Amino acid sequence: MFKADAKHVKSEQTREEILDSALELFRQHGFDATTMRDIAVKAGVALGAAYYYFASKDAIVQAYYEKVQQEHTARLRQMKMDVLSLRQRLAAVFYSKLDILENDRKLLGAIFRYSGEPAHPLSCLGPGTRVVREQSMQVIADAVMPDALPADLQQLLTLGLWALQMGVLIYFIYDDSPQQQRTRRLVDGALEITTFLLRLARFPLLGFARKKVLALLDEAGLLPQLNHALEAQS
Amino acid sequence: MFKADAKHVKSEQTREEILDSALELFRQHGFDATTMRDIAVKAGVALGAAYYYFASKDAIVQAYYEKVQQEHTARLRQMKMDVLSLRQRLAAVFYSKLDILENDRKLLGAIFRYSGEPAHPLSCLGPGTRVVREQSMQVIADAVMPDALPADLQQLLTLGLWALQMGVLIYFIYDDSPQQQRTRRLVDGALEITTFLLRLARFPLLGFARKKVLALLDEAGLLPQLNHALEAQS
DNA sequence: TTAATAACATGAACATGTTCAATATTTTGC
DNA sequence: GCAAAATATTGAACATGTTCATGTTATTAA
Repeated sequence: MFKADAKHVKSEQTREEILDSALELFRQHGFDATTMRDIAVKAGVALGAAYYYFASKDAIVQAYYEKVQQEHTARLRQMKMDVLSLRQRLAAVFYSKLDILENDRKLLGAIFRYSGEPAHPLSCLGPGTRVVREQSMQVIADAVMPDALPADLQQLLTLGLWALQMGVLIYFIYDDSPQQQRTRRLVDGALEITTFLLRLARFPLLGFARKKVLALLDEAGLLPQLNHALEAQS
Repeated sequence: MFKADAKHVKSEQTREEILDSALELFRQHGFDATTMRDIAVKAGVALGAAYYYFASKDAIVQAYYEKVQQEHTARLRQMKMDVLSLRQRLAAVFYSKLDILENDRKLLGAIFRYSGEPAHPLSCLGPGTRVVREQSMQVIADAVMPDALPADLQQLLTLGLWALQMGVLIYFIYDDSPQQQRTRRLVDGALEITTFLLRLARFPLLGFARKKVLALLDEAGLLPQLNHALEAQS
């Protein structure tokens, strides 16, 4: 058993070594300028070893993003959300994500590279990335939940905020303002409007719109595992 | 002068030959399975010639998309929009785009490949694709305009619909329902909701939200050339 | 017409992501 | 402890997008 663990640890160490070397080189010289051979040399392994642990060069960035998502989940778990308002909780979600990604905006581009190719294992909307996608939705769902909104609103809000987060990340990548302050301001403004509209959502006419939107998204198959998330409450 | 024209025509013919050959091969075997060598052979030119006319393999798809946008603009220009309602006009915009792209959904993926790389000349959100992007916005602006909505709503609606169109295209790529009926239904539903919300937009509370949203987008620098488009009216 | 310039075209060479057959190492079952 | 199986590692070979020095053809200026 010790040996099995040691083995796993060893293997994991090699993987980490490759991943860390790759990220350092990516940050230093950029993704394109870094070759797989550079990565292998820096990690002290053969070229083939890199491909034993990662299916492709892009897959390394995907692995990075999975670590980012872990970190995001972890950071929010250790925050005391119960004393915060919905808006504050959501701000925490968005801000912490930006904090984590702050120095790796260029790396992020690779995440979106296959968004238009359903069959690609790294498509950020495809089945190959389902786990990390659900995880990032869960973070949002957890921030929404304490307010005990009507179920439909909760679903809508979670999905909408997830989409907003995607958009914010794109904006973030393109944001060349110092410290990406514009992105932060965009988040602030978007959340203010979101919570404002949420207050309006009680009105009957908007309630009608809500139902319409939900029905549409449902028909389009765009709210799958959210039920799952909501069931997790009970 | 004749000679100059003939020259241009000849050059243009070679370019077309390469483009057409490429598209035929892409459709037949897929983008990845088609090599630049295949394309050159089929077009009857040397490998280098393909690169004389197109900066990269992806640039061929971009050229295709520019033709698509031309076609989209042309189709809508020759429709009699004046007898249609806003919703019908928008449906025409969305449907005709889907019609044009119907058999090339797989090709479309390449368009989004660099959406997360601001510096890439083919980034669908970057400066390198500004012309075609503005053209596609103009198509929408033209469909919105006849209703003579308040200026802020007009801007908001145009930008929102453009974003919707982007989303619809992504959904379209992933849609494996027969004839992509689901995408069509999504468009129908989205437009129904859009026009419904538009009717609500007169209410003072939503008018407040409108202002907020517009201010936010403006601060984020997300409504640049729309003013341009609106000025073109006068 | 002719020389000079620009536009077009060539294909070998290159760079690099990826594959794979071969080898080494570790774990497992006995 | 040992053979078999599973796991890990190697680096040469490959495929293909891209570059570029060189050549060819067309245009321009005189």
